[in-house]
This record gives sequence, C-alpha cells and structure tokens, in this order.
Amino acid sequence: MARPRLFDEERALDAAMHAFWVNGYEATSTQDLCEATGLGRSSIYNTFHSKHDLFRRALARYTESMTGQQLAILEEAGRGPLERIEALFARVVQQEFESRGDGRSIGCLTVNTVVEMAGRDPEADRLLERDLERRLDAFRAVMEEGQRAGVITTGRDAHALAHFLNAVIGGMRVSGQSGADRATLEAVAATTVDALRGR
Amino acid sequence: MARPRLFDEERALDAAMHAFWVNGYEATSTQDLCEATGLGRSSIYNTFHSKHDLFRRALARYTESMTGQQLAILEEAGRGPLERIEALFARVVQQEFESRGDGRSIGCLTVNTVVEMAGRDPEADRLLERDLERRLDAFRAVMEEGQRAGVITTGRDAHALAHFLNAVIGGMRVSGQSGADRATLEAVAATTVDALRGR
DNA sequence: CGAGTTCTGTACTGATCTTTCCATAACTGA
DNA sequence: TCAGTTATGGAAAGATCAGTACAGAACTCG
Repeated sequence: MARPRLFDEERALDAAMHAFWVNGYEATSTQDLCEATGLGRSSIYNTFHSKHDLFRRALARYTESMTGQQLAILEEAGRGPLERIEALFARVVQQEFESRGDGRSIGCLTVNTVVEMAGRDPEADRLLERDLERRLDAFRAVMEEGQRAGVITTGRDAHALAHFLNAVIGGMRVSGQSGADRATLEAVAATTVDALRGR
Repeated sequence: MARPRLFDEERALDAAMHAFWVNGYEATSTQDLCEATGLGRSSIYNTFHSKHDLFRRALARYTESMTGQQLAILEEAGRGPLERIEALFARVVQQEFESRGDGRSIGCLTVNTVVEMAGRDPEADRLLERDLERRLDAFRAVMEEGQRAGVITTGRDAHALAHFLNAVIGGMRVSGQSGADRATLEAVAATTVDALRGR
C-alpha cells in the first residue's frame, strides 16, 4: 500500500524505554529519544504520537516484561515457596547489576516512575497501580502457600508479608541506585528470607 | 550598608525544598520556585545563584533535618535498641502521612533524589553518599548494641542488618508513594522489627 | 508504469526554560 | 543629606523544549 517503515517498532520502543529508565521522564528530551532510537522526529511522532504516549507504552512494556518474569518465577512448579522467593531475589539482584552504566545501578523503571510521577500523571498511576496489584497478589499467594506448608511464618498474615516483600524489593532498588554492591543486596535478600521463614 | 532583604532566607529555602520534594528537580521550574517562595527571580538568583545551587542547599537542609531526627531517636538514652528502632519506624510512618497532598504521600526527598539524580549529579551524589553513611553507621551501632544485649538476632552481622533496615525504610517510602495506607506501612515496620528480633 | 499511501528528513513554530541585565528602590554610615 | 551598597521588579536574552508542516522518498496495487 505505502512506504514501509525502515525500523522495528519494538526495538525503537526498547531504546526509548532504556532512555526513560536511565534519565527519567522529565530529563529525557525528544532529541534524546531520537538519538536513543536512531529515528527522526517525524518517525517518532508518526509512530508514537507524543512523548507522553511513548513513555506510557515504554512503561507498559517494562512492567509487562518485569512483572511477567517475576510472576513466572513465583509460579514455577516443582519448587517450594521459599525457593521461589529466593529465586525471585536472585533475579532482582541480577537485574540490578546487569545494566550498570558507570558502575551504578539504573534501578527499576517501575520504582523510578512511582517516585517521579506518582500523583502527577493519572495514566501512569493507573498502570502502576494495576502492576503493583499483580505483584502483590502473586506475593500473597506464595505466602499463603508457604504458610499452609509450614515453611513461612504465620506470625503475620499473608497480606502483610506480601507488602513487606514488596517494600524490601523496592528498597533494594533504591539501595542499588545509592551504590550498594552485590554482596550487600544479597545479604538484604537473605535477611528477608530469614524473616519470612521465621528463622 | 545597603538595602536589607524583605524575606527570610531560611523560610524561602524551606519553601523551595518543599517544591522540589513534591515535584522533583527537573519538574520544578524557576517560575514554580518564585511562586513557592513568594520571591521574584532576581531575589532568588541574587540569594541562591542558580536553580542547581538552590536545590543543593535544599537537599542539604532536608538531609540534615531528617537524618538528624533519625539519629536523635536512635541515640535516645533510656530505651532499648528495639524500642528505638520501633520509634524510628513510627517517625517514618508519621512523616509519610503528615504532608499528603491528594491523599498520596510525597515520599522522602532523599529517596526521590537518589532515584532522580543518582549518577547524574556528582554534587548530589556526594551529599547523598555522606548522608547514607551517617544513617548506616547509626543503624549498625544500634544493631551491635542490640546483639550484645541479646535482643537482636545474631544470625546476620550488624552491617547486613543495617542495610536491611535501610532498604525497608526506603521501600516504605516508595510504598507510601504508591498509595499504601498507614496500617500497611505499620505492618511492614512490625514485620521488620520481628525479623530483627529473630522472632 | 502510474496513482495512491505512508514514511522520513529538514526546517520551523510557539512556548517555556534558566539566567542575565538594568533601572529603580531602600537602606546605612559618614 | 548624600555617597555607597545591596535588593527588587520587569523585561528580555539565548537556549531548548515538545510538537508540526511540508516536500520528497519509497513502497504497493492496479
């Protein structure tokens, strides 16, 4: 019908996501997005309509991917609840160290966006809220399973433990951005697993 | 000597700090700073030299105040280590709920700045690094004291426990910005205290 | 090969950004 | 009272921002 695109839309989206991830929404200019994606302004606006729309798609792609990975780990059959939580932490630590620029973590786009945009961008709020709910549901399910199996403490209800786990993971992202090294994050994870086990 | 100022520098600094706190560095314009402080552009530039310098002073003031309060709680005589940690959490939860705009926390300027600026602003990095060190030192001291007194688990060394506590607090800030309610944050805090106690 | 459609690069728009300039105001010490 | 100094308000510089207009390129289908 017409002239075909010279670029892969998903690759461009990944590049834009990475730019937002590293520098945040406000500090990423449309010029930065052109350079990151290798596209011209026209192609970006023709495809993604606005910086805000592009960000929304990038964030949705990120949460879909990250939360998807986490849920897959948590729902893995053939491993006990605590082993799955340990595997989740291993993944978090790995993520925190796999894409370091100057030796400092770029953190997690979800956490970064909560901090930068919460209460200031209704669309991002809704997306983040749904994502958080998915993760909390999965966390709570694992906690309940572990409690039934007697391997996770019953000293707190599963809802509280899920929020606890979520807070620790978020805190590890922040610690990573503050410069914490791998051993430190692993120790935080291990301490959390101890806590869930009830020693 | 000369014409005196019509405003209080510290009050202006507080107003600017609050503006940065709510909206972040990038999203706060000099116009916003004028409105927040009630000053004209000339007065702001005459006093604080640049947006960046003003931010640096605001951040320094914030960390000095917040970390000062936290250290004071942790060094309070006449209370056991765990009680002081509980008091610290109570303060964190209170802070998280005392200045809510639309019912959503504005979080913690320290965490917000780590997330927004880490690795992108050497001055902020240094300031945040020193602040983190102060808090971690205090956390570790309390942990060691508690371990000696037999009220805090010896299953992990004090260094790891300090980082664990720091991560949980950071995670609670993020959870607060995600919309977590008071009971949820209190449950996270209580779960953490349980963990430090070793049940 | 040509009509129709979409993509792409360049140049541009209008707004907003941080910062500066400058004239005037308001004060102090002599 | 006046010379000297700093503060203030308003205007504007100069850069950069997100977004658009448009002409030509590149394709498909008839």
